[in-house]
Amino acid sequence: MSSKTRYHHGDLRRTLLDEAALLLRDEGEHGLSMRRLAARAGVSRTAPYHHFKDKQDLLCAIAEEGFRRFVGVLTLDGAELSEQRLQKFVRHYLEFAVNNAEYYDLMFGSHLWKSADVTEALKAEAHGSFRFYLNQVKSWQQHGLVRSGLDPLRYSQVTWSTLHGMSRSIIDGVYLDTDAMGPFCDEAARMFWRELSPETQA
Amino acid sequence: MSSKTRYHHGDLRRTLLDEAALLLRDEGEHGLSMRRLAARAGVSRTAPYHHFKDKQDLLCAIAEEGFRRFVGVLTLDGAELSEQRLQKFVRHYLEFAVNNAEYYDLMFGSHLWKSADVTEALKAEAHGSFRFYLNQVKSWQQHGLVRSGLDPLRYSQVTWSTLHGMSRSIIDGVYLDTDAMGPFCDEAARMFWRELSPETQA
DNA sequence: CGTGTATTTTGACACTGTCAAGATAGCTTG
DNA sequence: CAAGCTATCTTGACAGTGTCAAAATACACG
Repeated sequence: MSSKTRYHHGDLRRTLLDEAALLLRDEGEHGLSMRRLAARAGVSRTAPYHHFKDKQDLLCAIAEEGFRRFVGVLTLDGAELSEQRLQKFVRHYLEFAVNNAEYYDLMFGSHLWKSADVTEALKAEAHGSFRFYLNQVKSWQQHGLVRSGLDPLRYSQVTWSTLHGMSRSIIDGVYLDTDAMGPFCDEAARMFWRELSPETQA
Repeated sequence: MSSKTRYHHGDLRRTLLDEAALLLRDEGEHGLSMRRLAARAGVSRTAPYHHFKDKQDLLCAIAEEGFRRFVGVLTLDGAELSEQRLQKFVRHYLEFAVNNAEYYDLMFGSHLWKSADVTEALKAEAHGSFRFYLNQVKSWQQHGLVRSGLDPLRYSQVTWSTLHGMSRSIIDGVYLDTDAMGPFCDEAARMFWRELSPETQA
C-alpha cells in the first residue's frame, strides 16, 4: 500500500504531483509555482525540494506521467490498415493533445527540452513513446500492408511531426481554431495514406 | 548623438527591441527580463513601460519583427514547381527555424498565443504570413501545376503543421537531432509532392 | 531507551513584473 | 524669449518567485 513509506505527510511526492496536475489544468503553467503548490499540499514552502531537486524536476515528473498516458492513445489496435483507420488515429492524437493541453505543453514544450537538465527518466519515456509508433509502422511493412520502398524511420518522423504541428496549431490557435478540426484531420490522414499505400507508387 | 547619460534616450523603443533580441539569442527567453533589459539599455527599471504596456507587449513586438523576416523565407521564387523545389523550400523553412530558434519560439510558442492579450498587430502579421503561403498553393493550382481535386486550405494547413512540427522537433530535440535533418527534409518534401502531383491520382 | 536519519520548517537572499508618484527634458504656444 | 504642457524617465514600493542553509521535528532501528 501507500504505507510502505510512512513519513510525516504520508506520501508527499504523490500529493504534489496530483495537486500540480490540478493546478496546471485550472490555471496553466503560469499559475503553477512551487510555493503555491506547497501551500496547496498543506506543507511549507521548501518541503517539495526534498522530493524534487528543482521546479524543473517536478515538471519533468509530470510530463513523464503524461507520456505514460499518451502511449495508450498511440495504440492502433488490430493489424488492419486503412485510410479510415488512419483518420481515427489522427483524431485520437489531436483529441488527446487538446483535452490535455497543459500536459501536452509540458511533454513537448521547449521549456523543458531546451534546458540542459531534462530528466533521464523523461527522455526515456518520450523516446519510448516514439519508438512505439515507429514499431507500429515497421510491423505494417513486415505484414506487407505498406509499400516496401518506404523508410519507416523517416516516415514516422515526418508524420509524427505533422501530428505534433497540428496539435500545436490547434492548442495555440495560431493559424487554426477547433471548428476546422474535422477536415483538417482528414486531410492529414489522406496524406499519410497516400504516402503509405503501394498503389500510388509510380 | 553621444552615448552620454542624457535624460531622454534617443530612440529607446528601438534600442529595447534590439537589445532584447541580443539577450534572447544569448541567454534564451529565460534570461530576458524587463529589468535586465532596462539595465542593458542604460535606463531605469520602469522606463520600458512607457514604450510597452507589458512584458507580453514587448514579446509580441519582437515576435512581430520575426514574422516580417519570416515571410522572406516562405517565398518560393519562380512559378516552376518540382520535388527539388519543395525540398529547397522545406530546408529553408527549417533553417530559419533552427537559426532563429529564440525568435521562432516566440513567434509560434504557446506562451504568447495562449494568453488572451496577444497583440492585434502580431495576429495580423502571423495570419498574413500564413495567407502568403496559402496564396502560393492557390496560384500553383490556378496554373495547373497541381491536381485540381486538392483543397488548398487544407493542404496548406497540414503541410504547414508538418513544417512547424519538424521545426519544433529539431529545435527542442525531443525526438530528433540536427544530424538527421537532410533525409528528414527530403522525406517531408516527398510527401508534400505526392499529395500535390496529379500523376498519383487514382 | 537513545541515536541517527529522513522529513519538514524557518529565515534569508536575490531576483522578478509592475504600479504610483515625483522629476526632468523638450516641444508648443503666447 | 518665457510659460506651460506633455512625453519621457526615475525613485520607491509591493507582492510574488525559486532556492539555499540551518534549525527543528518525527520516525525507524538498535
